[in-house]
Amino acid sequence: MAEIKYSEKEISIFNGLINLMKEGINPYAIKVSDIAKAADIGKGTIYDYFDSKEEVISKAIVYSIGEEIRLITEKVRDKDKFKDRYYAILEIIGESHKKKLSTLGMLLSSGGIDKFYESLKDKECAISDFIDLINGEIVQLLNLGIQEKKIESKETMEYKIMAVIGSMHSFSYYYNNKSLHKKLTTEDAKDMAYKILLKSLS
Amino acid sequence: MAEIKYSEKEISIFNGLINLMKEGINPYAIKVSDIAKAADIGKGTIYDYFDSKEEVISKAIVYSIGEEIRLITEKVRDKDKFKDRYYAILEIIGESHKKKLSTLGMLLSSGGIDKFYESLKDKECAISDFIDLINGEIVQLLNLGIQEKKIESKETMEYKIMAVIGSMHSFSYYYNNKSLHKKLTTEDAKDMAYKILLKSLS
Amino acid sequence: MAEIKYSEKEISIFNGLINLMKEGINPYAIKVSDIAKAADIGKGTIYDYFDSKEEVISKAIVYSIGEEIRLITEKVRDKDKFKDRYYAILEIIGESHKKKLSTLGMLLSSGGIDKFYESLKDKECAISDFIDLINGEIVQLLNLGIQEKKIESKETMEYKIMAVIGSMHSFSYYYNNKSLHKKLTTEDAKDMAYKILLKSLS
Amino acid sequence: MAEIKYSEKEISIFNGLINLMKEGINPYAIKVSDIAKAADIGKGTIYDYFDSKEEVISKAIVYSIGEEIRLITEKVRDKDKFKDRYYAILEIIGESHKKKLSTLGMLLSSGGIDKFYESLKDKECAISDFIDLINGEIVQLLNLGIQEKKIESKETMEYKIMAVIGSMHSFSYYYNNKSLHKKLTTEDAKDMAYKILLKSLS
DNA sequence: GATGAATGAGTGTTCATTCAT
DNA sequence: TATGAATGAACACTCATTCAT
Repeated sequence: MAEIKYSEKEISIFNGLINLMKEGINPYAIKVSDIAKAADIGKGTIYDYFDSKEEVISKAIVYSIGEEIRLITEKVRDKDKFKDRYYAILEIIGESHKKKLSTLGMLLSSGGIDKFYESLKDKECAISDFIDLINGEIVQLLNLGIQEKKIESKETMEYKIMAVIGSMHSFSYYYNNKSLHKKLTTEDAKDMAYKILLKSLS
Repeated sequence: MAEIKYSEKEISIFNGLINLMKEGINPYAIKVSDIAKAADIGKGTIYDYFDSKEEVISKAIVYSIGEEIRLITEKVRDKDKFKDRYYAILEIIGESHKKKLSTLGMLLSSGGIDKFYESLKDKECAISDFIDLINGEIVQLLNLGIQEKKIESKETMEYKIMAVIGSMHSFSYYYNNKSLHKKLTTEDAKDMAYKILLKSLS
Repeated sequence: MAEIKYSEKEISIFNGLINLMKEGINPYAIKVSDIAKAADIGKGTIYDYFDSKEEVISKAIVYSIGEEIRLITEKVRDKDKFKDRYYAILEIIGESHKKKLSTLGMLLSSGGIDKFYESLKDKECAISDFIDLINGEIVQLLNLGIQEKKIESKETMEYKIMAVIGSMHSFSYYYNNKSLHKKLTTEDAKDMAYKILLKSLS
Repeated sequence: MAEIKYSEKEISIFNGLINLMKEGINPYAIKVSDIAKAADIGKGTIYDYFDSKEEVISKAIVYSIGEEIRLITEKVRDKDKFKDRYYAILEIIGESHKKKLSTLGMLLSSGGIDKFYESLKDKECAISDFIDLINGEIVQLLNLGIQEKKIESKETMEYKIMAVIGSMHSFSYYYNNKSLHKKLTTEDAKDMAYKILLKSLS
């Protein structure tokens, strides 16, 4: 994955913007002056580092996904038990639902991020790299499970990845429609997703 | 579900706009003049039927989801075998990926439509109705499966719904990342999703 | 000469702008809002008729030159005596010095209009047409003089045109530096220019 | 004429800017950063020597005219024959047409420089001085001609100056519309201007 | 003294909305 | 009822000017 290096100033612009997006503001509704205010700099300074508003937003999203994935990877690698690691992932999915900008959610989502950010100027170089990273993490998770004999290895890798993604989504769906499932705790939902995973990989 | 009745003119405005969105144009980038052109009417006429651009877009999306669900329900009810009906749903998911505006995909997606369309003025009255409709269809599907003894009924309804949603998403994920899975045909992916479903409900 | 037809609204925009320029405001310093105010219309309306500020200014200048030449031609053709017609031209030159935007002066000037309005988008189609019109008028003036035996016809046409232009400029120079020639009246200056013309064509 | 002394740095800023203007760039379109780049210094340095962009441009133009006149005077004083000196002046007029910024041309032109550079902050002290210098040179030229008996001295000085200016403009007009007079060489045009001068002063 | 990163007032341009026809 | 010409508020972007280094 081509590592893009950004200057400190660029990163502080990104972070301001990402915070705005996490507040749930539609990226297309954000004004340049908002971005400047969020980064606590002058409007003109933005244009010393980027060519257009579009470019700031595109690059900020790509940067944000990269950071989020870095964070997830870090948090998850701590866990060396299959179940712990899976639950850690569900934990992160749950947390990212609380934020408005869930890049992980978007990547996993049925539409994919590209449906909504087709205008991303640099997506060509970035999005599929991210997918690869996510897939790599899933493969490692599966290997743990196989070592621990929690799951079978007989199915193809495609099947196994699909099963993981599916189970994660089932949790996500619960989380997203919490109001419809008031009897269910988050822990219940995690257990159910885990059960789905184990059974589909048994 | 409160049925909202629209005039013929309103519907033709919706259809023009929906076509634009299916072409993948970001709804926030669509101009009133585009909507008018797509509906082949004057710009002013739109304001005879709606109060603002926001309102047209909001209502068009809600209308579009309703139509799509109506279509799905129709197509799916034909099938009275569990497997056929499930495959029919996957078929529809696949088709809706080809269009740029997949309302079904959005409803199913981890983010949920409300993440992206929070500004929807009328969502309060509509989105949760749609979720109920989808859940109702899933329950019917599950009942078919139980009758045919393809799946067990011992788990809770929540678990079963989550399993269905999860398996559908695993297919969706394959479809969305087709380029990464060139060896897999769409039929393979359907078979795998079905296997995941059966095993998680065994 | 390719006649370009403008709508009434376009002409009223031109006239507002030309008035501004006649007040001596540097065209490049004029703001779109000034143009709109001068034409007594909204700022946005300008963009219904032109693509950019640059375009409005360019086209207004070309239009203005055309109008001024039309006016001159009209005024001068009344006079059917050589001397009267020449004095009428000097009269117009004098008047155009009072206005700040003398397109005639610019065309005649040593730099030519193109030095200052190189950015004129349509100059290719217009400026040389204007030069031709001016030359045509000069030829007619010369023919009158020859018929009346006021001037000789022995020299080449180039020489004769140069002599006319030169004498006109000598008047113009006087007019432009009036403050240095306080003893001289405008009539004196006209007489002197006429004398220069007659002698150089004798 | 009050001689204004400029520091070396100021002069190097002027020269950079004058080069830009000679390339035909509209002075009003030149940016401070362009001026800095042309002078190969930092943007801030300009403000150590001048108070505003306007001031740099104004003073550069005045400086440039002064330099140009100094140059002309120098070149012309070599020639001690009437005809040679007149032809030398035409030569300089021709050369200055090749450059885009002809300050001489502007001074001579019907509009006068003040039409275009009314904003010149220091014009009050400079332009009329330049006119005086030019007039002085013309008077010297005329004296040469009278001494050599090439021209008569009976007319008033105003008449004689007007005749010289006129003849110079007739050459300038040829030069400016060269494309219309393809049969004419520059030498022909000079000869014609000289003939006009002699006849109008005979 | 010299610099150029940072600023924000200012301006060109867009486009949702209105309203006379 | 339907229209689209007209509007002006709003916003992206520029660039003269400043000032910390």
